[in-house]
Parts: sequence; C-alpha cells; structure tokens
Amino acid sequence: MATNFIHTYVSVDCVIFGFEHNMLNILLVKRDADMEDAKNLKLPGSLIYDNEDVDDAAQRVLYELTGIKRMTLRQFRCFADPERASSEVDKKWLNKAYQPNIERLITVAYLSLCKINRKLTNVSKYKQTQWLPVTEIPPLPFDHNKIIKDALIEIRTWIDRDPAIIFELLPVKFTVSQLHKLYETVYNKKIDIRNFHKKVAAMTYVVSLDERQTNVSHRAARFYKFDRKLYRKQQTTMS
Amino acid sequence: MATNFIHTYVSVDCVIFGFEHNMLNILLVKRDADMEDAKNLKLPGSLIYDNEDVDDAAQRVLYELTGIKRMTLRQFRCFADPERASSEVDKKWLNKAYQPNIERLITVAYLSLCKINRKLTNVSKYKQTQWLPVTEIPPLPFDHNKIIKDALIEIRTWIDRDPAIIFELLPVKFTVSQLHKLYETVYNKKIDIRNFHKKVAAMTYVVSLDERQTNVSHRAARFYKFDRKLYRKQQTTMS
DNA sequence: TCAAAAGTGTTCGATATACACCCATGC
DNA sequence: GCATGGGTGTATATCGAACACTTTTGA
Repeated sequence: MATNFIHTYVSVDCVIFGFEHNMLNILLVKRDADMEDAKNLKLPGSLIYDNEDVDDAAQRVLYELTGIKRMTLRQFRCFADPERASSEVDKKWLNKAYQPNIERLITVAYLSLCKINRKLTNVSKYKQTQWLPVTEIPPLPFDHNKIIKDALIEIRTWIDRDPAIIFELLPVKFTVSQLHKLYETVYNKKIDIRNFHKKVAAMTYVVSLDERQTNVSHRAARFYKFDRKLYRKQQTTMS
Repeated sequence: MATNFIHTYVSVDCVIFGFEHNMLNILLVKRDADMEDAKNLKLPGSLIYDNEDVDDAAQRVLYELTGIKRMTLRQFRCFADPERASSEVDKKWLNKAYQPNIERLITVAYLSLCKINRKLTNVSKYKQTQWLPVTEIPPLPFDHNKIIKDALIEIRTWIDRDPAIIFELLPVKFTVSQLHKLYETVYNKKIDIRNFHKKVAAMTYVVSLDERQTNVSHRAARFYKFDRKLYRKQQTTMS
C-alpha cells in the first residue's frame, strides 16, 4: 500500500455574508461553548459524511445554522495546505470535537449570502453565533482568516457574473439608498447617486412598490423589490 | 468514532488546454497502457501525497506530464459526488492503479494552458498522451466529461479576469490573426477584424516585432509578442 | 494575373461619468 | 425653520459595433 498518499477527512467551511450599518458582516460561531474567550470564534463548518457531496454538506451546515433551506451558496476554493490544521490548539479542538484522531484536514470553502435581519433558527452544534463586520474579524483558528480574505475577493466576482445575487443581502423591501450603499461597500468606492438612480431604473427587474418609509425625519424613501421572474426572463432573452 | 464521516483519498485532475487548427484541444492520457482501446482515455491526475498541498499536486502532475515547471494553472472546483467513482470499471482501475482499496474519491480540478506546439517531455506514469479537440472528446471515465464541460465555462471567466493568460495558448511570436482566431474560439463568436486590430493596438503590452512571416503565398503578417512586464506595470498603475 | 490572407478609418449608438439643486418630513 | 436624507436632468466622453476596399506575396 502506498502509504504516502493522503487518506483524510474532508470538511466544508462557510463564509456567510450579511449587510448592516454599511458594512459587510460575517457570521461566526463559538468554537467551544465551554470557553468564554470572546475570540474563540471560527467559521461554521463540518466534516462531510461518507455519502454526501460537498455541496450538500455546505447546505446542511447552512441549514443547521440558520434554519433556511436552500440558501444561495457558491463553492469557491479547496484549502489543503498540509499545515493548515497543525497548530496544537487546533489539533486539540479537532480531536475533541470529532473523536477520530485527525492529522490533517482538507476543507472546501463556500460563500453564502444572508439577509442579516432574518431571524435564524440555529439547530446546529454551535450554540452561539455572532455577526462581525469584516473589519473586526479577530484572529481565527486554522486558515479561516485566509479563507475570509479570499471570500471577500470572490464575492465581487460572483456579483459581476450574476448581478441578481446581491439582493440576497437586502431585505425583501429595500430603498435605493440601501442598494446604493451596498454597492459602494462591495466595490469599495463612491458611486454617484444620480447615476445610480438611472442604473436602478434601467434594471427592469427592480420594481418600485407603492410604499414608502414611515416615521423618518426626512423625506420618506420609496421601497423597491427584486423580481426574480422578470430577471430570469430578461437574462434568457439575451442572445 | 463517528464512522459516517468520510475518510478518503483526494486527487487532482488537470484540464490542459492547447490551441491549434482554430480549436481548443485538451491533453488526455491513456489510462491503461495494456488496453489498446482508443477510447481508454482520461484526464491526467494523481492522488495527492500526505505532505502535499493540492496546488503542488497539480503542479507535479503537470510537470511529470509536460516537463514544464510552474505552468499557469488555476483551481476551479472540487468534485465530490459520492457516485463519481463508483462504476465497476472505474473502481477496478483505481484499485489496480493504486493498491489501497478506494471506495470513493474526491477530486480537485485544475485548468491549465499550454502552447500546443511545445515539445513535452513526459516522465509520468502515462506513457501515451493525446491532444484532442474539445468537439471530439469521447466518453471518459469518472466524471471527467463533466469536469471538461465546467472547465470550458471557467476558461472564459479566467480570461475575463486576467486577459494576459490567453497568451499562454499562443507561441511566443504570434500574428494578430492567430490571436483573433483564438478569441473567436474561446468566446465562440465572430469578432470584426478591423475592430480587433484597434483593440490589439490599444493593448500596449502586445508589442510588434520587426519580423514577418516568410514563404507564405499572401501578404506576410507581422509578428507580435506579449510583454509581461509592460502588462504588470499597466495593471498596477490602475487605481 | 489570380488566389489568399493582411491590413486599414469612419460613423453611429449606447453606455458611463461628471456635476448641483429642490423636496419631504419630523423635530 | 432647520436638519436630514430623498430624489431629479443634462452635457460630455468613452467604448463597442457596423461596415468594404487596398496591399502584399507566391504560385
């Protein structure tokens, strides 16, 4: 037997983005309920089962964490640095969380998007979860900081390829201002608001509702919604 | 021990593109030297070693196959369908090629680009290799046909993100006509030749050489080369 | 002189950018 | 009435698309 071929467990890790306070936020979980160390956070993830595809494993992690079935998600990279799980703390945690002795761990990373105000019904092993702005992510175990760094690059590419997925980050009803700030945040640049209004008007699948903000101490903004059917129709009629 | 977590080998598979006769070609290998069945082809790949990152494993496969160190490559997806290696023929071959009994196999797929006329010095276990046009790929083992299908989508995205990598598919000296045909092939559409000349002229990193074709029975085309340093300089000066 | 591919400019429409003021609301 | 954010139009520059003829070379 060629003992030098890797024989290993495989996990998935999910970088779940939410948008709030003009910041992208990431949903992290407490790695160990016992430890009250505030920095004891990690990306949600799981080893995959022996009859499970990685995409399904990611969906399972997301479902157990949020209670949402079929979240929008995207695999973006396999992380397999032989040293990625070799710190003493990480090895100790792995062997405590999963009984088998794990020498090395390969993970497949996923991006997902979530309406941050949505109530999450966590049924996972992680009892505590926390949204943290991307600018305030503490040092995390394994290579989770690197995974997040890559995810931040990947999210733009994803939106470039499929502009509709940005609406996953907004409430069902949203204002142009919210969408504007989200674009500015994702692309990290100022976008002229008048040109932006024109751009939104050109998106026929962003439809205005007969509803406005109430109880705001300024002119009330109109609400809009994203119409997925109109979007699909438009996409398919392009040659 | 939670026996239902996957514990498995992991492989890499490489989709190597070359450009010739106005077609994208893929470099396939004979899976089994014994069998003379012409269709006994597969993507080049390997199980990964226990101290090896997946990127390094892909570089190793490419090096052993082509003799080229540090080929341009890009990881594009992990394929982990539990059934992907479960046909009888595939299981039999796996267990013959690699002594350990392999029940399931997860693979990480890579894209790579190669100047098709470059002489390859194959030192891999595969004694026979073959360039095949993408339109003539026969049924392949495992999910290799699906991997190739995804690779064909991914190659465009890659070129969109990093226009320079398209030159990996051309000889060091090339004509505008060759570049034109390559673009038409990759994007599968006609591109107006006059507009294309303008576009090339705007690429300051494509520099014309004082050299022309010889012994062609028509007006001799000028040769150009891709200047990587100029390209990088241009990229970094963009805000 | 013919066949075959190389090379060359202009016009038009669409899209992106720059830019400043009035409007509605709650306090 | 004032502070706060919402909402609007025009002019210019840039980019991409359409379109046809002359040049060079070997046979």
